Amino acid sequence: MAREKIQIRKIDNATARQVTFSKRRRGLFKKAEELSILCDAEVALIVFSATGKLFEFCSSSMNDVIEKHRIRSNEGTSSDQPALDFQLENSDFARLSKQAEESNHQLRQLKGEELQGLTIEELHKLEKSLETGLNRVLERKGAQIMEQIDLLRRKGVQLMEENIRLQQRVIEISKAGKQTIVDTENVVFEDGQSSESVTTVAQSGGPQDYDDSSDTSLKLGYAN
Amino acid sequence: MAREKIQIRKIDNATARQVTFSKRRRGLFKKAEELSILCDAEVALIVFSATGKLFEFCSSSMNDVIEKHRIRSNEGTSSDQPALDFQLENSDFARLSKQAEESNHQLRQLKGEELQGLTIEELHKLEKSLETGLNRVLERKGAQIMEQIDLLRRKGVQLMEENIRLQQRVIEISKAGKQTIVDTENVVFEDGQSSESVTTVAQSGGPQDYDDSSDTSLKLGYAN
DNA sequence: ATCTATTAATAACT
DNA sequence: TAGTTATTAATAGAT
Repeated sequence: MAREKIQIRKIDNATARQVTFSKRRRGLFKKAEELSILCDAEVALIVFSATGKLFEFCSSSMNDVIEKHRIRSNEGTSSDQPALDFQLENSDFARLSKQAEESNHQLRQLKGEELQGLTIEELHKLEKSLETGLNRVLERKGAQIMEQIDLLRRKGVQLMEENIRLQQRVIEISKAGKQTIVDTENVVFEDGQSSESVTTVAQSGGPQDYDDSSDTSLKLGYAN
Repeated sequence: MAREKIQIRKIDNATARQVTFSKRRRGLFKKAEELSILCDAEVALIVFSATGKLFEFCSSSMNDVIEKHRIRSNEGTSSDQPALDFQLENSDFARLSKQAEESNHQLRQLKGEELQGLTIEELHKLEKSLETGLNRVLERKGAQIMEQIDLLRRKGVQLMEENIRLQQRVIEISKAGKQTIVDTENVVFEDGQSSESVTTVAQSGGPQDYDDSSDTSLKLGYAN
């Protein structure tokens, strides 16, 4: 419902994510309230932002609804729940442990391990998931590479311009300085540069960030 | 959002109210889930219909969120909340938690999410890992498919053999039984089978496991 | 349940 | 953080 359709997955950009959180949260709370009024329903909504901030709405009393929910959940379960806090802490650990194990299992399956016992259908799903992931990674890598190439191009242009300036200067100096070779040489030595590196000398307001171009080319070495 | 704008107050007509409840409830739950995914938020939603039916959604664990909410509500009320810090510093829990988080991060990266900030080299490694996984999954799927095909072939052979036996028997019976049609018919009726299903009748020591061949063909439907 | 005319929500932009 | 706007999504009423 916007300028562009978006995929429902975690928004990468933190700022955009925060903005969307604010907007959609408001929308969600509004709809929760509307449902409770229009349809005479009891609605409780609790939201914790990624930063841990709490937002809540309840058409009646939050405690009431939670209590009602608890009773309903335990219906059919065992008798009582004496050490509530203890149980919760305990179950936290157990759940986390279980979840971690499940994650690792999934991870290994995505790496092509522990596939025994999977049906063709399950293997097919795994395949699709891997293809999707691979495509996204390739997309991202492509973008990164284009970015790096663009950076290199722009640096190349800068260097060429700088070269032209330097060449002109060399010409000027050779023309005007046939009689003042000694002075020119002094200047060069003051800069602590040998004549071989003349093309990369950052003389007069040139770019200051040549260094990371080597880094860039290193990264590009992995692209294929 | 409809043919006509409505006022947000209890819908008089009970039927219309029920219909709207169903529709809007679905919408609300969808939006709750979207918010949790898009913005990495923890969302818990509990709805009791006017008739007392419970509907709930939680992006993580309902008990978790309710407990977190309870703690937050009491915050500032009673004494302290060292339990949280203690829990977090508790070595086992912390380590497990960290490890789980890392696993989930890797998992999301393998699914092509959270790729921002990765260098080309890192993306390349991810790509290779995905390719390896994909190849292994494909290999395994291929093996499974061949296995299923082989199974189907063998069942086909069994069925054909059975068919031949049955045909021979039919011929025998028709030949020898021209004078005893009544007897033959009696036999057929004893089996409770109509003549149309004669080719699939499991008569005399034939295979007993025809049923799962349909399952097999279903699974094969996913192969491509 | 399914179909649309219409309203509401919202993604990108400012 | 708060508007604006072009689009998409939700949905009220009808079938």
